[in-house]
Amino acid sequence: MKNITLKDVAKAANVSYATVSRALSGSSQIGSETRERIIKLCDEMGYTANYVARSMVKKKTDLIGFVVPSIDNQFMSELAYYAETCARAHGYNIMLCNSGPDLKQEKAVVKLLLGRQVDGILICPQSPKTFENIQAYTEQVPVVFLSENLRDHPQSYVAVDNTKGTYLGTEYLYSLGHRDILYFGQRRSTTHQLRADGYRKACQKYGLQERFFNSTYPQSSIENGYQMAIELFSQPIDYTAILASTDSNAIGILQAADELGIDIPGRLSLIGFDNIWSTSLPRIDLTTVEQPKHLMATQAVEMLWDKIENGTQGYVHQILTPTLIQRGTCRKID
Amino acid sequence: MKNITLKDVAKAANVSYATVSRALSGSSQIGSETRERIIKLCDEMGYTANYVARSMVKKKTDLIGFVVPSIDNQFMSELAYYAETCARAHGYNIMLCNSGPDLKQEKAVVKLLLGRQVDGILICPQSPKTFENIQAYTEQVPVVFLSENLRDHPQSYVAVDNTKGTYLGTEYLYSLGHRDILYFGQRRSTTHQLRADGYRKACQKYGLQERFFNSTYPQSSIENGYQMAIELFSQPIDYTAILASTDSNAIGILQAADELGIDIPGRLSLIGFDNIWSTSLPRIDLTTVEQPKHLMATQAVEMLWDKIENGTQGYVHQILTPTLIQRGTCRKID
DNA sequence: AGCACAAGTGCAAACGTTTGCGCTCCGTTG
DNA sequence: CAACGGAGCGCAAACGTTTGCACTTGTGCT
Repeated sequence: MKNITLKDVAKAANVSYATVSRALSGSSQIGSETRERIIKLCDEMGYTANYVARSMVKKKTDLIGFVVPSIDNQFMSELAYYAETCARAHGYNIMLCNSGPDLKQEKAVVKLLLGRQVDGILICPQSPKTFENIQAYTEQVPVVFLSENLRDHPQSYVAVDNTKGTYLGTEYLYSLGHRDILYFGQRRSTTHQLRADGYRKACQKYGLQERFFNSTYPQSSIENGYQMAIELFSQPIDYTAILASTDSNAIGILQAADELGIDIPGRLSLIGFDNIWSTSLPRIDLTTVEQPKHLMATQAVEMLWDKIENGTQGYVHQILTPTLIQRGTCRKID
Repeated sequence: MKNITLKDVAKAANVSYATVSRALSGSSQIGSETRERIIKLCDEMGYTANYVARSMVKKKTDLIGFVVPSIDNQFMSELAYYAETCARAHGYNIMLCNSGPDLKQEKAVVKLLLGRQVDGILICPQSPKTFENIQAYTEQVPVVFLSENLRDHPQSYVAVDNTKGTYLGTEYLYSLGHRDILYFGQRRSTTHQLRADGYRKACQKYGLQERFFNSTYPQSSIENGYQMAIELFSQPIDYTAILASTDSNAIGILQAADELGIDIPGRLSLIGFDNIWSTSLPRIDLTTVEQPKHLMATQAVEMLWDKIENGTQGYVHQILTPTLIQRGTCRKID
């Protein structure tokens, strides 16, 4: 039952345990026959190195903390999948923490991760305030932020080019013949401001009138989108397309439209943003702007990896290009 | 930059570092003024205990491994959310590992977790073979399996009562007046066998004719469900309802039916199983049987917790009760 | 006054590794 | 033959805690 340690193997092999350690770590100062003998023996005895002890002396845990508001969110669980896979390929393991809805807990889990001696932290901010919330810790360990553009903050992050995304969406609608496009979004967060910017830019470029409908809810969700859409549709519909700031909002709009008998895409075209998995479902089939989640996650861990392994100082803002995913909620107008 | 340790605090407080350790751990053998002085000092100096060192001497990491085929699966990410939250409430952290599609990797990550000295492992089996795949390790550390009924195996698990679930579904359809109900499922896995059993039982109880349509794909997915449904619908539809073995299958069926102009629920009623989040989406709105994911996850970590903390031997099979979620894909027949 | 006892604190070992340094061979060279 | 160098291995310190044990006080009792 007792775990076998280096010492046990060493005794069996009749060498010092330093030798065993070196043999396993591939040190060049060990004779090749000794090495093979030892490796074989380790195998037979079923020895597996104790990571805790190693971390102790190496002052490195090969652990990276992954902090998300909640892992059951589709967007984040996709990121988590790619991040974990990529991290493991680099020899790192992921410690998962849900930061929940409030800043207190977010701070608490980051502190906890520090106590765990993680080598780095990957974090999806729960709000624009996240940065200052955990700022005190970002000096103690490399941190990379995911999916939030903290433009003016001297911290590393990887995010999609939000402005470009909505620009693409608007442009696409324009190319289909739409001239009256409504932007449906949140007001508060940085991300949403950037997205609104893209819409604005495209409007200017193509000479369209800017039309905003802002949700009063701080967070976007299907439910919130639905509520706001009901309100929106109580007024005359004098536009032919809606550009929603998120897929959740878009799906909420879809629901409201169905309920009120407003045909999408017959009467109204609709575009979302994020390309969460649900958008590809039959019946939903939402045209949207894709955040390259695979790339985001892998770039983020590579970035973190670089900081950890090479002690790279400074920060980098990695902005990735979004792409338009054409599905069934947009229609050509003539 | 250098981390402050117990020693630093001890020096500042002018006591031995054993005293500091005891003061923080709440040992009763420390004078109350000394304790308060030390705690205050720790706060000021920003000391956080090094978990790695602690784990080393305590031979306990307060870490539990969470192994899933892939975390971006909706069902598993929900489980992960609840499990992490519950575990953290008990003072444990979660190490996340994707086991991918093949048994080799599953085995590899479990071994890796052992090297990390986790106190226990929570695992969603990727196939019925998982049990024997990692059997060698289940003696070295407490393991609890999630969502797979390994009936005859002497291992702890928590799962939903699959048989009861499909029974409920069939019964519900019967109560709506359906007399010709088709079961649409996979053949291979234990889970699916149990689900088929529930359907069979209900048919016997209510005197219905058993009608099976088995997918040739080993895994259920929307795509597979769709393919099989297309095949199914190429033959005459002489039934009024379909009981699908999973939500994924059901959504695939939905897609195929839409494409072929078969009205659901007008022409055909449809029930899924699992109640993954997507089923609640507008337009999908799938009637289904719910697996109590919150309960499953918390029960599983409590079970693991008990094994770890109290060294409880033996195994327990925890079977939870499913409930029917009535939504829009079923219709009353007269 | 002497003693026992309890409360509070310090000493040092232990946890399982990694790694700098030093030692022992053995073969090669001058 | 002496000196030298390198290959291969062992010794022991170090990482930052926890904890059993011993030690020092102060207090109350006989």
